[in-house]
Amino acid sequence: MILTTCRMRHAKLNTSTPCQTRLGSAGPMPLFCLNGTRRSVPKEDLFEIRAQKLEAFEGSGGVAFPRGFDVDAALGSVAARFASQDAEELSASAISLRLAGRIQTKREHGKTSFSDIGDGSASIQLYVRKDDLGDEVYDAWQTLDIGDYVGVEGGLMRTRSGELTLRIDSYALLAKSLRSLPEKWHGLKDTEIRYRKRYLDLAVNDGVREIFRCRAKTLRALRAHMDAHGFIEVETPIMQPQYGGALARPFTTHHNTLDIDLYLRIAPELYLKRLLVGGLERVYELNRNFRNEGVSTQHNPEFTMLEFYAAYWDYQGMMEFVEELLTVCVEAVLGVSDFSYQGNVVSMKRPWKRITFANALMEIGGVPSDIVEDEEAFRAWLEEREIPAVDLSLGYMWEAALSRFVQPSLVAPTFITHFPRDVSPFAKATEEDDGLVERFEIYWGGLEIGNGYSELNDPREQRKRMEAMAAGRTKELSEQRVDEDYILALEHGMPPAAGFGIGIDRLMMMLTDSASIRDVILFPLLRPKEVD
RNA sequence: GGGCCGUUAGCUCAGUUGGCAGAGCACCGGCCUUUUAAGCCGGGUGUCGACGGUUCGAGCCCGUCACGGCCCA
Repeated sequence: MILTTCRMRHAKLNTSTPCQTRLGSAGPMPLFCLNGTRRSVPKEDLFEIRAQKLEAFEGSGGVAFPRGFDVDAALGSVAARFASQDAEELSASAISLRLAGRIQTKREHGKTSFSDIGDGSASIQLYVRKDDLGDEVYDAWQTLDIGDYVGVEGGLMRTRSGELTLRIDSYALLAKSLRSLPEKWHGLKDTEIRYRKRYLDLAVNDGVREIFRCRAKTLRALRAHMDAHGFIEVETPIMQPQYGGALARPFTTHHNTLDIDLYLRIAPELYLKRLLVGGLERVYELNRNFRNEGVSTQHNPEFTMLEFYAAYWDYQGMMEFVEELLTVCVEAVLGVSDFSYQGNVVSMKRPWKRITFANALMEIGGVPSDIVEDEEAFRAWLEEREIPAVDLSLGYMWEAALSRFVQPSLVAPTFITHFPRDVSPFAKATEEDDGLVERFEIYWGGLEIGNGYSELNDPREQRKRMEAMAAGRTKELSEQRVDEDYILALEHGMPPAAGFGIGIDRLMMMLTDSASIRDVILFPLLRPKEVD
């Protein structure tokens, strides 16, 4: 049912009050000569013209920013509801509607005028006639600008060309726009303005709103699947006295009353696993993390992850679950199981490829089998290819080789398994090889999007790993201390468990075929600039 | 951090060999009662990212800086 019967009218419809005046009757600004030079003064400022209209409107008793307007339906539902009715049917049923939206276009045509208003769900054409509104109200309508919000009431019709149109009997200004919107035809292309003034990008570029609707839909699909499998959603601290759970540099902040420094979390991992100790056996958090590192098309200093833990699972069980989770999610969001990312088709068809890290290096990356486990030979091999490896242990060299020689070709969803222990401080070692851990990463379309493992729950081994990190050679590692509180928690006993984290921003890049992470983050971090 | 590219009207973009700053949309005035990138007539609204240099003369050439983009680290 579209029409409502009970209405609270907030904005008064403009049916007869002559409260808007036409501007500019003085004609072009005068020209004068100064030192023989022809100069025009003053500038006809677009903002100033609209500000004057606003002032005139309010000066004659108009309310430019009323409190609300009762609409019968969103424009999208009107379009859908009446899509199949032709001109005769609409005329016969004489449907009157109250609608609202932002003026997108104006096409004046003598004593009539056509406009399109849009509300985010769709747009609809308005037909305004001087003989319907009367001279004064019609003239007032003509002073409205593209970008203004209006509420209108009128009868549905179809024009000669068959377009669904509301022929209005009355209207109300709902909000004045003092600044002009970017051009309708080319839209807003300047990437800097698109990111800095996202509201303009959203307002004028079709498809941008769709990206963020897709993002919301994805989060709903992920939550639904987690909830349906016995996971509970939790929220753990973003401000942490000790950061950890990943290898990254943190942002720092300060609490005044307690007079302590705090870190913005780089990962929620160690708090989520404390919850396992406490008996919350399946937990997930949609978490914002902060890493004080560079920005690029694939990195924003704050980014979103879905991270979750399940007691009694190991990494194999987790791989099964994640494969199902993401397959279901993609189908729920896109409606299909194949999609295109930057020219490559990514198919979710199960089962996904699984390959060990070492085999990936040898079979895909072209690393000779006799040097894969030989630290010095591997270092020489990397440096021959101009990859600096002086300070790297074998595990980090593996990672460097993977990202350079293997990752770009991992288009179809692929699990890389069996990671080196020294790059995996929280993962449990494999039974067969103490130097490898039960860990996997997922690659889609050449991007790493997820990481999971069997959780290390032996507090003695965890302490050794943390001590090794604190003694690490890289800056990121050596700034981290042993998290005594976390070790203490483990000493009370943490069930065997598997955990997984997926980068939501990267997932959204995939699902929306976006080349840059900034295209899927509403307000990506940019260096501040003076407001112009 | 390095390399390359960009920054000209509100938006999208031209701008030749260094010689008066341009177009479309938007905007302003006039005409037009079913248009739809409506149309017709008239109007250019600008700190050419910033600062310095070369030159009789710089949007254009040189230098520095700012912001952004792409690639690399």
